Amino acid sequence: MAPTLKDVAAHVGVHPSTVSRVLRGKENVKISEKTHDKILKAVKELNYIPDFTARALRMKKSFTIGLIVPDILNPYFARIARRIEQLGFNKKYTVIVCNTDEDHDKELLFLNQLISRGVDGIILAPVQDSKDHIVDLIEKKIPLVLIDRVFENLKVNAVITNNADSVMKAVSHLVKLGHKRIAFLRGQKHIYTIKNRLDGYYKALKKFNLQKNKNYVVGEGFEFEDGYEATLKLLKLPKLPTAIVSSGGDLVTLGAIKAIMENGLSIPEDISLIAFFDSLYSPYLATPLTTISHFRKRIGEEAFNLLLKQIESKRKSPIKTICVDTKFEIRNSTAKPKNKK
Amino acid sequence: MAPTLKDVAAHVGVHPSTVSRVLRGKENVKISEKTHDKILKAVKELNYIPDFTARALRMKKSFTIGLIVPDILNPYFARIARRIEQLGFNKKYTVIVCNTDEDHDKELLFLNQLISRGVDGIILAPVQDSKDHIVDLIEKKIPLVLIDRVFENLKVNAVITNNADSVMKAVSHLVKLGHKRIAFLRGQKHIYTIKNRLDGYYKALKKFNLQKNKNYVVGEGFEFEDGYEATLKLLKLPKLPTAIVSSGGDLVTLGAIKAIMENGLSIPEDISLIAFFDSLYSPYLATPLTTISHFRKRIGEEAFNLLLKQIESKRKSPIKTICVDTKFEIRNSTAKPKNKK
DNA sequence: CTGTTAGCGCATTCAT
DNA sequence: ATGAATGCGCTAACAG
Repeated sequence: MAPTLKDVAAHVGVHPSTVSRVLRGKENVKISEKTHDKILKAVKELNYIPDFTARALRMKKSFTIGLIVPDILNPYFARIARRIEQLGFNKKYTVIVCNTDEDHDKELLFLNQLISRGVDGIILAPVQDSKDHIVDLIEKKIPLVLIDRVFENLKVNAVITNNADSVMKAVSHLVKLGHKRIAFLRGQKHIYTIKNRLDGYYKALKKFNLQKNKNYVVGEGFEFEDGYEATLKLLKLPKLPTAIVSSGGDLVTLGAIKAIMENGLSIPEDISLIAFFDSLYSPYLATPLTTISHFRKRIGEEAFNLLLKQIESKRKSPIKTICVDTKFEIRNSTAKPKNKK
Repeated sequence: MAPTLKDVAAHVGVHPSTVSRVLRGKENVKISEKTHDKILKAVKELNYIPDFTARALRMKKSFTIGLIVPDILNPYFARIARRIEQLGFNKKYTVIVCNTDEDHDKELLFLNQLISRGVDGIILAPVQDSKDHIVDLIEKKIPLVLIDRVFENLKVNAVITNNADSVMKAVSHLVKLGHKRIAFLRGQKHIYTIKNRLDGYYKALKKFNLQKNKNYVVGEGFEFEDGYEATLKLLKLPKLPTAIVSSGGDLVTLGAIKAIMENGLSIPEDISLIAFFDSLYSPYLATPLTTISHFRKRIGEEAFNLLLKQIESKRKSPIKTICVDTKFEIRNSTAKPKNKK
């Protein structure tokens, strides 16, 4: 059996609470250097490791935070998660990462699991099928920060992105190149980010006086296959778009590229492509991608700090929504449209 | 405050232990249907969530496993981790993922942290600076599975890859194409996988009667920059290699590609490239890569099952090393060498 | 400066 | 079929 405080105490001939005090250091209590040293020596000898579980039970504080994201394989969330773990590590917090696969039931399960484990706070990129459980969470006063996605009419700490503006910038770039038929490759419809990106798209169409075409808005998910299928649909249209804005992230975009290549079309000669894309690979793709990307480390930092402030402040700190800009990088996947009649 | 067993019991007018029994179900104890139903109803009403921390303390079982990898941003480990989490979820285990950044001290810290948290088992891709702490772990009888990297003369459960053979296959492919000057882009020297890959490289040279050239073996790490710098070195050589085998994984390989492109060379016209590469992007790169890739899900599964068997078997199960093959996929980054004198 | 006591929430043994 | 009692390992309030 692993040695306990009691074992250490017995070994030194002192009371367990004394050992506890020495080990925790703090407390405005002086302890004779002699026993102090003896205890530390015994700890080394017995190779004592404190039991976090017992400590968490007693203190009602687990030094654990939960991070719930759709999928850690997505480079966007991966980088954010990594940063949060890093910062957590520095502050002695362990992070438990949960993947929902955009499944609302899983989100619920994970949430309960995390609460059951007594996490000190939760960072959540919610599946947005409903928000009741989030309201519950707030009522339970569990420190919470949403990332990427928020709900209207729900006051909660959050770190988000200026999605609409980002798309405006992208479309604007395409329009300047001369594009008029610009398609929008969507991710899952009801997700906050996607809604906002679509809004940005519509606003841009309006601003530049372009015709709205229902068939130019496609896509229903965040997976490779979703991007592939949706783009195929686009490519079967009688009037092909001359440009695509891919808003579903890395995987969707790769799917789109596959579909385009398989149809014997080239980027950007036949079709321009701008994508929300976060992996490092964009410069090395067949056609280096013009991208909208996130400052993912920054997002992770803001989220973690926001959460930590809530956890550590006795009274509730004011609710904040932090918006992190995107980065627009022009590479080779965008060009003037072909001059065909 | 969150309701406890006691609260539920009081609400029903019954003893806490009875509630506990009902909630856990098992036990060869019958409970009258009436109280049973009353209790379940109260649980719903009070929205009782059991306290895992308390349970873990009492049962000395946390339903948690630790996964320590160098870096979850590496697609190789990301996919493995994801699979382990998935399987864990099915079996009610929570997974705590830790990233060492190939830092031995961090590995030690994480290991202690996990033990302190009372994990039921650990899956570890060790930084291989020493193995003492691993021996400790085994002595503590904490269920353990190594992945990717093992130590000589250390009996421990592990899931590894046939690294040497994979490289043999790769070099063999290059030789058949006519290459004679084949360089080896290494990752960190002292890592098991890398050693084995290098062995495979040397064996292949011998087999095909090619000259060993010390300058053709470069590279010291697993990061993008490592690959970039090392490849630059290669490209400064008076006699350029006509092919490179990149054994350091995705990032290193991207770094190599960048270096090659920046030097105005083309793949595969000027230089062929085979890489250990696990991300989905390989077909869409500027030159679709000929790759050696892993069955990552499979590796995750084997590791998890091996660990679970240890955790759940009362007596220690026999120690096993499982070797998972790699997949060799020929794409466009390998071709005949240029016919220059 | 250190010992005593109590209890976090739960599972479990022993009663009844 | 259920209640009572005990303690997992630790921290914290109170003594002295």
